[in-house]
Amino acid sequence: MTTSQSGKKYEFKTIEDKWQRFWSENATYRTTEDATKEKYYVLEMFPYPSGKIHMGHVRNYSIGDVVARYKRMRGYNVLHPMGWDAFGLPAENAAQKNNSHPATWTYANIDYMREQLRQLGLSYDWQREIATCNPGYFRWEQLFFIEMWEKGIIYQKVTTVNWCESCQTVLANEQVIEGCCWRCDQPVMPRKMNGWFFKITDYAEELLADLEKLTGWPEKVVTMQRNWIGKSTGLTCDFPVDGRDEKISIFTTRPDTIFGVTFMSIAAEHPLLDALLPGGENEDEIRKFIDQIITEKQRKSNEEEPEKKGIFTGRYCINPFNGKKIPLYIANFVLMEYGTGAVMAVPAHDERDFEFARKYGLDIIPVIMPEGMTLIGESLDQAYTGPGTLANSGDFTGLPSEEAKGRIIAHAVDHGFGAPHVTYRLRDWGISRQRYWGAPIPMIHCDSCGVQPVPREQLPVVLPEDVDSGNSRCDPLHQRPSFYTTTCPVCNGPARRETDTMDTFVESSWYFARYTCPRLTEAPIDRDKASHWLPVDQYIGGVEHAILHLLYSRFFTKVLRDLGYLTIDEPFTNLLTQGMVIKDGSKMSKSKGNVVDPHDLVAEYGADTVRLFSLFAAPPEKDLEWNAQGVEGASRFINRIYRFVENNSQSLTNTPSPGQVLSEADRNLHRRTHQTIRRVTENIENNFHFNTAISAVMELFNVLSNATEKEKRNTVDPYYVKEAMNTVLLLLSPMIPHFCSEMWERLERGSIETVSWPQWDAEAAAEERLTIVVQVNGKVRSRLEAPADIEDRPLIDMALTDDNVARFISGKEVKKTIVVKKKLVNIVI
RNA sequence: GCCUGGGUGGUGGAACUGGUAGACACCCGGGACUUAAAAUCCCGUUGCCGCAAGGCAGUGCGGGUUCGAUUCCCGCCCCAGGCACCA
Repeated sequence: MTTSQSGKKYEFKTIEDKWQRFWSENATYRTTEDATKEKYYVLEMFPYPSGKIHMGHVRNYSIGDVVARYKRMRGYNVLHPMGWDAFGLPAENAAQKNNSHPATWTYANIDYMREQLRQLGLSYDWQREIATCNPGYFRWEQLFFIEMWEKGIIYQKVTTVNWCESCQTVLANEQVIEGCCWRCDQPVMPRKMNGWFFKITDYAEELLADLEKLTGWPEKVVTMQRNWIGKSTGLTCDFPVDGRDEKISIFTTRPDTIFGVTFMSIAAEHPLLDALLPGGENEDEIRKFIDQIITEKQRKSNEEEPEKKGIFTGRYCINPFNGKKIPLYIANFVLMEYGTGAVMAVPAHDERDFEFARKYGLDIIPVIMPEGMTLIGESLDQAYTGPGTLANSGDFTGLPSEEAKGRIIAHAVDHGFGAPHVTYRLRDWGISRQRYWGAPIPMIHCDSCGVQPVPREQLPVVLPEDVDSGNSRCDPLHQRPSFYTTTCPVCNGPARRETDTMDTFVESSWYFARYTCPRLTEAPIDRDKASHWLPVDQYIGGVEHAILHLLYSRFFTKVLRDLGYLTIDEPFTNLLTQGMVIKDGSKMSKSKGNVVDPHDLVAEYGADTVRLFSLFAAPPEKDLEWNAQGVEGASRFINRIYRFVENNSQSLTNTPSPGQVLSEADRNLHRRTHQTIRRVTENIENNFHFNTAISAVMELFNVLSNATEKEKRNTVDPYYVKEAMNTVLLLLSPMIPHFCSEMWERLERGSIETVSWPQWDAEAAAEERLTIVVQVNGKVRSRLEAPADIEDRPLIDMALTDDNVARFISGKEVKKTIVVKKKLVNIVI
């Protein structure tokens, strides 16, 4: 067209401002329940309001927004909310630094980040926005706490907890990553402390079993959760201590090896030791050893396993199965927290026991023989842990190990010294945090009445705004007498409020339910609305939450169901875990200096370009390598479409209906248009592979611009040009909504929001002629153009007479020919 | 060590259910336009051989099944993530 505007670019700033204002003024994405449409709840993990959005957010929310916009176009009533995971330590640190209040910092960040999200053109229903630090939100969490406590799902205990010195607070097991704090990466120390626990272990079995239902989750996440829950089935069995009344209870998953027990190992912290050690031969030495082990255990190194060591207690146990007398050792590798804190040792069939036995010269007696082999204790160089046939096992000798397990458990039950037992690796969720900026635990300690919940009408328990003498505005609650001094709701006597606040993972465990009724003041959850919208149809976020947040949310869903608030068993039907955004091969981080600020990019290229690139560069589940030149490419593509619309506005707006007979050029473009609709739809429906969806649209656009090049004398009826152009805009509109809205308005004088996702016409999409590959002995030798419906025989004849094919088969006998319809012919010689 | 993924051009990535390997894009090279540059447009772009037609090799490595393997099977190597004395 006219060369003067050949390099013209669209004004993204004007266009994006215009449409963001339009969507906001018209409340385009406001959602209410609508019985006439199928509901679709798409949710992205809400952000911590750290200050400004980063590339991970851009990616996460771009993906979610495409899903939301796509589903709207497919006719769903889409719920797509956004909010803030607003409690947490960084707010306290910032407040300390600026001598202000955590709330001030947090709300300022929220305002700034909300604006940043708005500038990305994300289609949220902002009316439903929630911030978890708002008492209107966390008051309901306090109510849940009280109801859970009343139901016995919450308890207090003093245990060794994971203490992070730098955060000055306790961490849950899940929050310790390789011995370090999940947030600040500093080493975690053990510390004895009183704290509040959620009995997530009561739900262990259901959390495990329901993983089966999560067919819309990545297998990887399901596996990680299954391993985290760590169910083991086996036998608990009592081994009497020789000459004493005490019995040592052990748990084993290998009851079939019980005749191979040659010693016992017990944890250094085991309470029975206090009864067993006094009066022994070298008690002092043993005590010293115990102290040493306990200190070493506390120095949880995140490197290699410490060397196994132990000490003989001087006591013996009796194996109840064969009456054998076996020595009792204290061993550093036995965990007090798992099973019973004591294990039967079968060195022939357990690697740890083997190592220990070799070190201390203990017997190794094989009792499981692998197929066709006879193991001999002295000559073993490692434990045999596989299945086999029992040997040296009394009445059980000769049984296969799997069968023997059941028979041996039954024997223990019959004789009253054992029982079948299931144990889990999962521990209860410690939620006490010794911090200020969190939801206060709504409990009161009274010396005469014990622990009492805050009366419901007194909720919420809010954070104190005032400053106690000598304290800063965010010092923890246990340093604030004006907060904790109270009276007992039962006896009215002096009492002390609980000063721990809740783990911030509690807030994020139920926010998806609150979005269905965010402003409700009478109750935490509107049952009708919740059951209308839940479960979340598509949840999207980073894999880093595979265990923490996703397990807690599943747990909370079941608890809230049991408390009568929810009617679902699982919160998230489909889960998409998007990969990280990386640059120069590693995760973007300040310390690496490879951070790309979305703010700068949006300013330079516009939101649509940034969105398009982050969707195009990789499929959502894979890591995305940020590439500045790739962003240029995305921008270039949008501008090419823009110039096409500019240069062809005449023919794109005035399109008389075409005649009945389509020219070949018409049919080709029309076909390509419908093939593209099919490809894009399938790419989105199957697995949200927007990268291939976008490349399909790029191909269509390339075909479209080639087909209309005057120099090539291609004449396509404007009607099909317009069909292709409109299709390009509709298919891209979930990804680059501002641009497509603007172009659509120019061409169609209407709002693209009201247009449905295009349907493909299977007939139009069908190929007329195909390229058929001809192979000779599986190697490609030629390609043929043939009608799509060609029969096998004429196709084979065509193949055999092809020049190049003939060269390869000349003088040789054709043994057979294979025809794959619409694909290839293979001639075997 | 165990459990997941994954390994394809210079780069990001495509390839339905065993059937044209490298779509789409980035980079790069060449050209057009321009006084010049940018922008834009066109052509080329897995390697090797060849003027070309075409040929040979090629999806981490080694085997196998098959008319045909990136795809299925067996044995290795490497990378990423998760778990890690869980009895």
